[in-house]
Parts: sequence; C-alpha cells; structure tokens
Amino acid sequence: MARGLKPAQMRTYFALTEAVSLLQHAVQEQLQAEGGLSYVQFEVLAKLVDAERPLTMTELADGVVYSRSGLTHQAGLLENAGLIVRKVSTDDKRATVVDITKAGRVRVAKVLPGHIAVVRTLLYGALSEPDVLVLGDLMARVRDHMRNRPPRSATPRKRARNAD
Amino acid sequence: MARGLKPAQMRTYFALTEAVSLLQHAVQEQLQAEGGLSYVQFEVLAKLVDAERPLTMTELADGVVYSRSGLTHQAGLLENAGLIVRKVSTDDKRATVVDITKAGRVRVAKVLPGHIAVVRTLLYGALSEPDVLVLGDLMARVRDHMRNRPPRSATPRKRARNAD
DNA sequence: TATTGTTATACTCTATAACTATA
DNA sequence: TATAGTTATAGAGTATAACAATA
Repeated sequence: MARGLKPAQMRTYFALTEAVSLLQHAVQEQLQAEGGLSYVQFEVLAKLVDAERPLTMTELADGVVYSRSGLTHQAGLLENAGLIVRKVSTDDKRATVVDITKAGRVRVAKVLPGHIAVVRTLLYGALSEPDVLVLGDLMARVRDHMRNRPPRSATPRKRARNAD
Repeated sequence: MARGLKPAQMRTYFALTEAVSLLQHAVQEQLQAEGGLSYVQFEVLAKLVDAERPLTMTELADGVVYSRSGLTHQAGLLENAGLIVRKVSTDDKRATVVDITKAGRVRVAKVLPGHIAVVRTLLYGALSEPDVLVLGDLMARVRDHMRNRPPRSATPRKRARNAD
C-alpha cells in the first residue's frame, strides 16, 4: 500500500494533468474574454439552462463549488449582472430558488460557440472518433469511482498552513 | 466550423472535466494537509527534484505557472519557508538560479507517498493496467497537440470584466 | 533594444465561522 | 435540533504594469 506508481502510471498522470491544465486555462480565457464569465459562473448558468427549471442553491452547489458561501458569492455576482434571479422558495421557506434570466440565456448563447470551439480544437484536434469514445468511457469510470468515494477519506488530517 | 460537439464528445468532455476536477481537489487537499503546500508549490519542488540541478526562474515557469510575477510570489513563499534558495546566476547576471534545500527534499519526501496514494486510489482505482496505457497515450497526444498550439490563437480577444 | 526577474498593486476565488430563519 | 442560505472576514492565487539590471 506504500509502494509508488509504475512508470506508465506516472506518465499517464502527468500527461493527464498537464493536458487538462492547458485545456482549462484556454477555456477560462475564452469564457472571460468573450463573456466576462469565470468557469464557475459559466457552470452555474449552464446548469440552469440544462435543468430547464429553477434550482435551489443546494442543487446548484452539487458538483459546482465546494462551499456554500462560495456559491452564495458567485450567485451574488451573477445576480448583480442580471444573469440570474433569486427568490425564496414557496415550498420550503428556508430554500432559495435560482432562475436564469433572459440576459443569462443570451450570455450563455454568446459564449457557448467559442467554448465549444476551444474544446473541439484543443481536446479533439488530436483524437479520432473512436478515441473520443474510449476516452469518454475511461473518464466516466474514473469519475463514477471518485463520486462514490468521499474525498475526505483519503485525507483525514487537519489542515496546515501554507508552505511553512 | 461553427457546428457543435457531438453527443459523444460532450459526454467525454464532461466526464473528463469532472473527473479531473475531483482528482485535483483531492490532491490539493492532501498536499495542503500533509505538507502545507499548494499544488503549484509542490510542482515547483517536484520539478527541482526531477531536474537534479538548479533551474532558472524561466525554466521553472515553463509549464508550472502562467505569469512570471506569479512564480516570483510562489518562490518567495517557498524561500521564506526554507524549502528553496535563490541566487543570481554567474553565467547570466540577469537570471535567478533556484535550488531546492535539504528541507525542501524532506518536504517532498514527506508529501509524495500520500500524493501517490491519492492518485492511485482515485485515478487508477477504476482502471486496469491496459486502461492506464491507453489513457496515457491519448492524453499525451492531446497534451502535445496543445503544446504546439499557442493558446492565444483560439482566444485572441481582449479581456473583459467579470460577469457584468 | 530585448530579456530576466522583482515589486507594487489590485482583483478574484474560496473557505471558516457566526448568524438568521425555517423545518 | 437540523437544515438552507447569507454575511463578514480573511487568506491565497494570479495577473498587469512599472521598474531595475543585464545582455
């Protein structure tokens, strides 16, 4: 259990992290340049578009961000920009229901083609169609495996200060 | 050129980004908890260990961080923590040569097993050995494709303000 | 003039803890 | 008591621009 990674595993890990880092950087730059959106903000809007119904903050937080206050902050920015609206839920008055506005949909529509272009060019420019299927299968399995495993279990220790 | 992504491409993209996001989050938490290191700081130290010689700031910046000032800041933190040393290069007096200290090596050794454990558990827990080879091959091709393509070319526009 | 690196500064993101309100 | 969400606050990361020194 304390043994290392095999050379092939090391190479794969480094290739994966570097490739994804480059991709994320390009994607973030595109979203910022063409829509003034951070990636998280885009995710929130995309999630609302995809859901085709208003979502609660808790539903939105699922998978998007790792703290409630972080989502509250981002939602505040998006609301100030007129891209979403928040109101108290009628079902459960503790809950906040978030809906995307017309302007929000316009913004997503404005940004999406460029976003897709970046992904297609950078990620899929080097892959054949069968490659895409294989990669999708592999990463779906990895993703499902991680989802089913509370991240904390691997790192149960207290948090330390940075680099000291 | 303005067409979208095929369903298989969409699924692959989402699986890839979510899986890597979960992995990165777990990795960052482990590095912070067990070594008080951010991922970038770990990368810098790992790069110095791997190089087996002092590196200039420019060499270090290559692939690690996206601005020189960002690296200067991180190097300052690592130097304050006693994990690296900086001095003026004798070859080119404009250059700064960065070397890892004994304490730096100790820190890497302290953190590495846990880091590897997280990667092995989360990333490779769902993959067979052949899978790892296939994934490594795919991502190496994607990475090389991105490296050879200046990221700016896909997003030539000016930067906008956030979400407004 | 171009390049290496630092500094000053500002902005964004994220997280923790305390708090309100409802279930 | 537990849950949904917000607020206040603080810390960390990153970037731009101006700058100094060297090539």
